[in-house]
Amino acid sequence: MPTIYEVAAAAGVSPATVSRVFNGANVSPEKAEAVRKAAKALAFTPSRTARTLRLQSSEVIALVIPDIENPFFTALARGVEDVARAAGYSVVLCNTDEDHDTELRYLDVALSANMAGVIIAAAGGNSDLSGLIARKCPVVAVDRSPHGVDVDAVIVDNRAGGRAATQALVEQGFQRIACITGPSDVETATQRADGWRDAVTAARPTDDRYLRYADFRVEGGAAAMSELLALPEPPDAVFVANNLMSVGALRVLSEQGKLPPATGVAVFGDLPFLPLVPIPITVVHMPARHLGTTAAKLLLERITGDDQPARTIVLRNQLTPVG
Amino acid sequence: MPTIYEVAAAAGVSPATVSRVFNGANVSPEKAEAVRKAAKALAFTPSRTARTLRLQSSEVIALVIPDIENPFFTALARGVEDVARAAGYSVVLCNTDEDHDTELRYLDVALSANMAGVIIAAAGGNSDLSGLIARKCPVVAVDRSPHGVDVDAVIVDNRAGGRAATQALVEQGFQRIACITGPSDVETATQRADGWRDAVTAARPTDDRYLRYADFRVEGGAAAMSELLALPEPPDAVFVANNLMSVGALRVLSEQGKLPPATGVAVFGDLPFLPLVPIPITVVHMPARHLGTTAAKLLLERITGDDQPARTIVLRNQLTPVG
DNA sequence: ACCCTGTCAGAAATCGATTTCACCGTCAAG
DNA sequence: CTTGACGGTGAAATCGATTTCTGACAGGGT
Repeated sequence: MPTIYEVAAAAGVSPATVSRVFNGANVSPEKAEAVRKAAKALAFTPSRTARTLRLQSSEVIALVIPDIENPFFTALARGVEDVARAAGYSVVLCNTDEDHDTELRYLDVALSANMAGVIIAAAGGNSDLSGLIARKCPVVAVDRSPHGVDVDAVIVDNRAGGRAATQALVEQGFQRIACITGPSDVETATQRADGWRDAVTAARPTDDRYLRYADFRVEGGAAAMSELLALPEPPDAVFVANNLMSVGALRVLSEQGKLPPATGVAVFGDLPFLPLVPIPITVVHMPARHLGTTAAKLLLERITGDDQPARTIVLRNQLTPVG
Repeated sequence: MPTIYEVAAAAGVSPATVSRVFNGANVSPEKAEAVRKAAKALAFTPSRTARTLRLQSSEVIALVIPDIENPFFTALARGVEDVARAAGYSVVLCNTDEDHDTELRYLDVALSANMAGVIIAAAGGNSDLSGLIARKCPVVAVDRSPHGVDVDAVIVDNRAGGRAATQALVEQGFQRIACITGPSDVETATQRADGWRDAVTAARPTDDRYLRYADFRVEGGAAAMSELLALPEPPDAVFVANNLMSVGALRVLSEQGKLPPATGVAVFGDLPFLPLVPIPITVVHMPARHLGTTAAKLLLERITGDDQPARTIVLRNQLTPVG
């Protein structure tokens, strides 16, 4: 790798002048030309490492997500990337696998690599953002707003979404509506369950036998669905609180020959394959990409020095009724 | 951010000693203890930026993929990540969106950020890896092996897979078997089409009206399927060369009431939702995660100084017949 | 003729960690 | 008692780009 010194020598100027050429400072046209020629001849690329060390910050933002294989998070990542790239930033994706230690390690990396900022969909409920905050590293929470920390957040109205989805099942005439939600220490999970409870209690007293906490994953959804169907008085409908669990739940329903419309199903989150298969399911659409773009914009504002108090932005999610 | 100098001052030693404590060199127990205490008190984390500059290499590997929203590539990414993390490396995911300029930019970043190596699923056919190679940056190609460059590669036998899938359709008794493949400048696309041609010509002369080059994306698959169905003598079966295009193709078939078994469908790549919906499709399973782990292992070998001639590893992909 | 302003460019300090080099003891072998 | 080896330590050089400081020179106003 050629350095700025070699370019300077080749062009007959000082390293300072080379740096100025690349950063748009005042340099005479002849020297600028000489530098550019020398740089091209040597295939010179300035070292980002050295630049980052000197400037104490880089044009890289970290996106920390719990599951890279969940289409919701990849769509979100696309949103972040689109905005970030347009602003000249690179995005590095960090997959925590819902594990707090891994998450902490990545946050540490973000700090020690002088990254410009962090967008985080926290693993579990109580992520430790104190390190970032103590060092004034810009942070935006997305999808899940971490417990008790005062940072910008971009979320959806989980309770309203859960309520709307469940309400749709009520209106379709189902009597015993179950709920499969995520881990009880994840806010999005409990809030969606709260929405379910809202809609159900309006009709009849809530029965917590019909509420299952699973893990936001395919297998968890399948297991919960099996349990529910094994109840003495099994539910005739189910509200599933995320996309992956609904895949598991539908698989179990399919195995038992109880796919919709035999059973009512409402899902929080998108199922990309739904247009393919004519299963009547109520879907609460998640604006995944929009969550990403919004979070990225917020973060860029913080990076460029905005320091008003933390904001929380709540995006709407749209209900697509059975179809 | 506290530095090694502040820790040294707090512990009453020199910065060199602090460094030695963190890197396992010989230091007397008392001083080591003092350093550790000071470091903890200051919440010191060594700057990776400075470390990377000094060592001229970092424990980060770049994974460059064309489409982060394709489950195949995210599964591959998981594989890479698992191996890399176990070896103490972080993985940064770079999404090129099938765009050569974006790809080139990321490769440049990898170099100038002193990354340890690159795993690349090249966008299009002729990616420019010359910069990496000239600078001896370890590279492994995965899924797609770039045209004419001599680097390690981990691929599947695309032609054999395409042949097997098409053969299955032949055996199911279909007469006019079409093929929807990817861009003609992507090797995986042409090889899978070659496999299709192998199997079809064995039965009857190949008819290139039944061959469509699309874009490896959902909408491309849908458009190609529509065209095929509009032919005077439409095909009665189709081999689709990747997962996303098959979603588009199936959507069109569904709209026209021609879903399997009315039409024969064989797909190269996995469809996660298939267990859910009882559509009889022949699937050529892609060992996505395994591709990732294998590529990562190869790269790690190169990083640790292995410089035997470039190898190409061909993984098997398994056929799951209609079911 | 004098001063002031402004442009251009080089020397050198800086960012924070690693590592070579040099030095001091201490202990064992000769 | 000398010599050598070795463990422990600090001073200082190093990685490559940025930026401050400083000086040289040109042009405009009085």
